[in-house]
Amino acid sequence: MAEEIIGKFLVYRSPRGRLAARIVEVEAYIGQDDPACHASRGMTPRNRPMFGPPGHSYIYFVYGMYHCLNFVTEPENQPAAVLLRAAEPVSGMEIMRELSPGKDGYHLLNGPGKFCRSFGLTTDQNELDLTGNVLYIEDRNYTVSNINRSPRIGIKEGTERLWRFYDAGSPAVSRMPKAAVRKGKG
DNA sequence: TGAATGATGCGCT
DNA sequence: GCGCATCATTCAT
Repeated sequence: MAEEIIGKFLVYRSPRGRLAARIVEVEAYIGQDDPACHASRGMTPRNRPMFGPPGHSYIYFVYGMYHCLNFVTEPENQPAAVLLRAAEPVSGMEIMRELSPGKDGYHLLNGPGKFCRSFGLTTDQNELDLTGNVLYIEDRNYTVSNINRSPRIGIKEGTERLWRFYDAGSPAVSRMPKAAVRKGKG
């Protein structure tokens, strides 16, 4: 599911105007047996959206100043989500620049916290229907030629699972992998 | 080019 | 009271 989201477009009809971006980096989190998943130790008020119906947003607040956007992917009571880590701006860049002063181009959306800041997403947009008409995913038949995978970023446990997926050809990827990629990167 | 660190506030034990 | 699915800055190399 996470891999299929690479290359899709995310549209947000925000109060400020219409925003769109092409998704280039995501991570998968699956509650059962995944120590890195917020839901790994049961349901709490914060992670409750992960236990809800699929196709909805799960947004959480972290590090005292950032928000992160997830897509709930599995049936109810089967907590799992895909974290959106980075995207390339497609439309509404003026609005993104207003929300992230000093940033431009792919620097607006190249990180999970930065993405939410530039899109103006907070917990107010939690549990939205991603097949609706406010915050939704579009398939524009965009072909990604090379999808790479790596360990997930910013976690301590579960790093042995290569559940981070990214468009290897995009400059907006938040962090290029460690040693392996240095070699292949030209 | 990479490692260390401070900012900052909420969720959870 | 501690840790956190981050980021920008600073310092070392």
